[in-house]
Amino acid sequence: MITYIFVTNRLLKIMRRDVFQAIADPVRREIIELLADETLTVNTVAQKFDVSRPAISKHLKILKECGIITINKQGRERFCHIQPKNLIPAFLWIEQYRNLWEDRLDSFENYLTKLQTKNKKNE
Amino acid sequence: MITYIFVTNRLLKIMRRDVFQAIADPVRREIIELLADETLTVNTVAQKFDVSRPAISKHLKILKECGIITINKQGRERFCHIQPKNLIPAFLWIEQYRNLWEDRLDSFENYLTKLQTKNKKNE
DNA sequence: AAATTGCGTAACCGAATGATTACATATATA
DNA sequence: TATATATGTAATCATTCGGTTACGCAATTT
Repeated sequence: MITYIFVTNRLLKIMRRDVFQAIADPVRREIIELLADETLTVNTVAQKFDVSRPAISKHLKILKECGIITINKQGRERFCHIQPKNLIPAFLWIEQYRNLWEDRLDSFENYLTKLQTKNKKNE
Repeated sequence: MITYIFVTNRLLKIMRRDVFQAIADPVRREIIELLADETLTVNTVAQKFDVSRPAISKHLKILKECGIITINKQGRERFCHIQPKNLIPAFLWIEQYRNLWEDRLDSFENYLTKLQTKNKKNE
């Protein structure tokens, strides 16, 4: 959803939906997965799900609004293209904790190794 | 996400929260950021936000339910620890598109390089 | 020209979400 | 023991979400 506000005589466009919200829904994640492989029309996407076409239309609108896909008109069909670079912000946010979980896994492995060494000594 | 399961002839509604939902909310993301740096009590977390303590309590409960934090009782205080490895599924999901966006960025760079070369030839 | 197709959107609905206030309970302190 | 503190939770509320059906419109087919 896009909102417009006035700030000191200027019309500002506010993106209330972000990529985190976009990928929160499992249907939208599946749509992203589909479009990562190939460009599809709105109907083709809709046919791959149990929900109605308007429901898919809404999901596509949300994905479009936060830049994850673009929709190109061609005749009466709309082709949905993925714009993978707009997943980068979400990726970077999670990635900042990568060292954290890798450290913890390391220390867990160390713990296991020590445990095994200890057990061997006791044999 | 809602799941239904049958347990002894009874249809049970299961609210399975996943990590994507957990990080969809900006307050919860901020909480994660705080706890990545240090372990904090529930009250200490709440004091860093404008919303009420019960609201933070709920957010913490959600984070706990999907394994991103653990809460340890110590006296009358509860200490919240981050469990960063439970962010890995979300990380992996996004990361599978990494080559996709890197390819696109590459081809964009190539395009720019070619453009520059072309321009140089024309000089 | 008439019918079909592809798609967006409005109107509506039930459930989920995120917030609040009020209260309960366990622990620490005076 | 009485009070203060840390926290969880129930009740409630407005808003958002994800779905549906019904409809409209432009483009293609017949």
